[in-house]
Amino acid sequence: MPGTGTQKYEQQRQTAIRAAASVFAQKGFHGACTKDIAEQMGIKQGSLYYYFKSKEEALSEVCLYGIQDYVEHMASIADSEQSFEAKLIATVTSHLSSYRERNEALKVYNDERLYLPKIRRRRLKKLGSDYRQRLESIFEKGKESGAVRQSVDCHFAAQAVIGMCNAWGDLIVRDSDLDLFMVIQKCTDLLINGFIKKDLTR
Amino acid sequence: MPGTGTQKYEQQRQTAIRAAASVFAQKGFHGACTKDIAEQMGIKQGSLYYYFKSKEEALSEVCLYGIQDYVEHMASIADSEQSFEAKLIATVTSHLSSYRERNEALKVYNDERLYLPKIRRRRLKKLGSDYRQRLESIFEKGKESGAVRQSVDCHFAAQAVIGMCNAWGDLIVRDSDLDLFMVIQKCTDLLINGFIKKDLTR
Amino acid sequence: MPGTGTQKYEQQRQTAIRAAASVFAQKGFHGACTKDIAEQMGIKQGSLYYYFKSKEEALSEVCLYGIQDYVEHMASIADSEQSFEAKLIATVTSHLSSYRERNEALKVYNDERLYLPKIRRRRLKKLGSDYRQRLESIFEKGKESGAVRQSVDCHFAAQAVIGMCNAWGDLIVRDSDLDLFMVIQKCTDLLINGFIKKDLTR
Amino acid sequence: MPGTGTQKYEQQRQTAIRAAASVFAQKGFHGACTKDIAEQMGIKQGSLYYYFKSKEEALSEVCLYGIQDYVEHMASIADSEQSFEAKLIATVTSHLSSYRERNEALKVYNDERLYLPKIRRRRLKKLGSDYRQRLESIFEKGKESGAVRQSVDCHFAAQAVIGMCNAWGDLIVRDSDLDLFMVIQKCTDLLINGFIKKDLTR
DNA sequence: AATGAATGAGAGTTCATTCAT
DNA sequence: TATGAATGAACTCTCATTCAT
Repeated sequence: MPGTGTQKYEQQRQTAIRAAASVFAQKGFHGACTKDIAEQMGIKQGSLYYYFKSKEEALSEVCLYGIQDYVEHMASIADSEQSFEAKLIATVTSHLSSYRERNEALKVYNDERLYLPKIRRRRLKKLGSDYRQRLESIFEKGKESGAVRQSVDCHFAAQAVIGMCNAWGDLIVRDSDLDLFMVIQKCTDLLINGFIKKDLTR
Repeated sequence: MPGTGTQKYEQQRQTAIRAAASVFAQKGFHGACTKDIAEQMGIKQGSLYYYFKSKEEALSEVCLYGIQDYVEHMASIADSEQSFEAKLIATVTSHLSSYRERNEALKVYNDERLYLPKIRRRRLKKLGSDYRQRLESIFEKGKESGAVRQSVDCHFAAQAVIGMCNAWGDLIVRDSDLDLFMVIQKCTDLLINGFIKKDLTR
Repeated sequence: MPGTGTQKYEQQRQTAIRAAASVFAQKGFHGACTKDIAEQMGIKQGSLYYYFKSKEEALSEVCLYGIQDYVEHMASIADSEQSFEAKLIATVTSHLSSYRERNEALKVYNDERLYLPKIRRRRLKKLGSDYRQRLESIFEKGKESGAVRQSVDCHFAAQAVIGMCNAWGDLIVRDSDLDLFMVIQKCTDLLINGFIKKDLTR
Repeated sequence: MPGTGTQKYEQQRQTAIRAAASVFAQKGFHGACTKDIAEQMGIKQGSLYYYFKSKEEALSEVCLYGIQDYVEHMASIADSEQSFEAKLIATVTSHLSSYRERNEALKVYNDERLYLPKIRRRRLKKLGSDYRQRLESIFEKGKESGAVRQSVDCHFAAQAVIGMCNAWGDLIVRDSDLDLFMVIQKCTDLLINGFIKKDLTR
C-alpha cells in the first residue's frame, strides 16, 4: 500500500521476498526472526514493515513467489504435444530446476506453508492442486496412448512424482554441489523403468 | 535429578516423549510451546522440566524415538535371505508402517531434526546413514544377483526410496484415512516397474 | 485461568487491578504502559500477564471494578422508602464518595471505557444504563409525589446529575485536598434549589 | 521552516488543526497516530511535519483553537449589562454551541490537555482560569444584585456550570442527533430553579 | 512428583520523526 | 509544498526456564 508501485519500491520488495525466503528456508518460519530478514537485505528491522504488513504476509509472498511460475510452466508442458515420456522428463526437469533457481522459496512453500492461516493458504492451495491435476492428466493421456501401464493409478502417480521431486529438491537446496542434471536423469529413469530388470527374452 | 528409574517415572517420560512428538509434529519445534506439550499429557508447564532438561532435549528424544527401532528393523531386513523384490517390499512396508505407528515422531525426525545443535545430531546422523547404507547394500546385492538393472546408481536409489517414503509418510500422517496398504503396494510397484509399459513382444 | 482461585492469586489480581487503575487514571489507557503497571505492584513486566491476558483485559477489569458496587449501591437507594430529596442526597453522596474510595478506577471507567472493543463493553454498558434508569425512576417517583416540578425531564435530569457528579469526581481525584462533604452538600443544594433566589413574598 | 504566512500555508495549517482535532477527539492523543491525521487531510504522513513540529505541538494547537474564541466570547458576556439570568443563559448557550461548531477541538481541550507538558499548558491554563474567573464574577454580581441566593459559593457555582456543560458537551459531540437548544434550555432551567417545586403559598 | 509464581530475554509490531529529493 | 524511504525507540506479548513449596 505504501509505494505507489514505484520502481524502487517494487525492486526492494523483491529483495525483501528473497531475503525472507532465504531466512525462512534456513531457520523455518517460527525459528526465523524479522531482524534476520532485515539484516539480510541491509535495512533495519522496523523498516521491513514498509514492505510487509506482517511476518505472516512475508511468508505468504515467499510461498507464492516459490511456486508461481513453476505452476505456469507446468501448464505449458501439459498442453504441449509431446510423448508421455517427454512430458515426464520436462516435468521433472522443470520441478528440480526450480529448486536451483528460486532456490529457497520453493522449499519454504513445501515446508512452511502449513503455518499460514487458512485464508492466506487458499490461493496457494489452488495453485498447488492445479499443478497436481495437470500432472494427473498427463498420466491419463499416457494411459490412453498406451505409453503408461493400465494398472497405474494416476492420482497416486502424480503425488509420487511430486513427492520424489520435493525430496530431491530438499537435498539439492541443502547441498549445492549436487549435480542437478544427474539427479534429473536418474529420477526420470526410475519413474519410467523402475529398478527391476525386465526379462525380455521370455 | 529425576526419580532415577522408578517405573512410574519411566512411564511418564514415555508419555512426555509422545506428547512432545505430537505437538512438534503439528506446530513444528519453534512453533510449539512447552505449555502445549504439558497440557497434552495432563500436567502443568513447569512440571515438564522434571522429565526434560530443556525443550531441545525433548526434541532430541522425540527424534531418537522416531527412528530408533525402524532403523533396527532395517538391519534385520538387510541381513535376511530374501529376494531383492521381497526386501524392497519389506523396506517400504516397514518405513510407511512406522509412520502409522510411531506416528508423529518420525515426521518430527524428518522435519525438525535440523534445528538440533550439531552435537545432539551426531547420534541421529549415525542412525540415519546406517539406514541408508543398509538400503544401498540391498541394491548392490540386487545388482549382483541380476535382479536390478546394472545402470541403477545404488546411492541414488536408496535416497530416492527414502525420499518417496517420507513424502508419502507426510501424507499418511496428515490424512489418517489414507489406505496404508494401498500406498505400500503402489509405491513398490512404481519402484519395481516404473510407469512405462514394456513392449515384451520385440 | 492460571491460578485455580488460590487465595494468593486472587489477592495479587486485586493488587494488579488497583495498580492498573492508578496508572490508567494518570496516563490514560494508550499513554500508559504495562511496565508502569507492573512496577507499581512490584513485579516485572512479563509477570503481569500471569494476571491479565492482555492490557485490554486489564482495562476491562478496572472499569468493572470501578462501577460495580456503586451501581449496586444505587439499586438499594432506588428501592428504599425515602423522600425524593433524601434519595437525591444519597445518590450524590454515593457517587462522589466512590471517587474517593475506588479512586482512580471510576475515573478510568468514565474516561477510557470507550477504548474497549464493543464486545468487552457490553457488560459495562448494561451496568451503566441500569444506573441511569434507576436514577430516572427516582425522578419519576419524585414527580408523582409532587416533590419534583412537573416540567422536569427525568431522562435529562438523570443525565445531568451523573454528568455533574463525574465532573466533580474528576476534580476530587485530581485534588485530594478537596473537601468531599462540602462538594456533596453544594451539589445537592444546586440540584435541589438552583442558584436563583425565589421571591416568597409575592 | 514554514512557508511563513503564505495564504495557502495558513489555510492548510487550519485544515491540519481541524484534522488533528477530529482524530484526537475520536482516539485520544496517545491512541491517535500522525498517519491518521495526515490521511484525514489527504496528505502523507511525513508531510504533516511541514505544519507541525511535533505531534505534541499539534495537540497544543488544537487545544488553543478549541477554547480561544469561546473564552473571548465569555469576556463579552461578563462585561455586558444584562440581568444575571440572561448572562447565565448566554454562558450556557455559548459553551454548548461551541461544542457543535468547533466540535471536536473543545472536547480535545477537555480530555487531552493534561498530556501536554507543563510549559505548553501555561497559556491554556491562563485562558481556562480567565474563563472561570469571569464566570465567578458573574455569580458575584448576581449575589450583589440579589438575584442569586446568598448561600451560593461562587467558586463552586462556576465550576459546577463548567462541569455540567462539559458533560453535556461530550454527549453532544458523541450523538449528533441531540437537540442542542433543548439541552441548553433544560440546563439553564436546572441551574436557575433546581429540580424541586417551591411551595409559594406558605 | 508436581505446581504456582515469577522472571528475563526476545519476538513482532507500531510510530513519531527525519531527510534527501 | 509534498513525498518516499528509512530509522530507532518503545511497547505488547510470549515463552523457556527456575525454584520454593
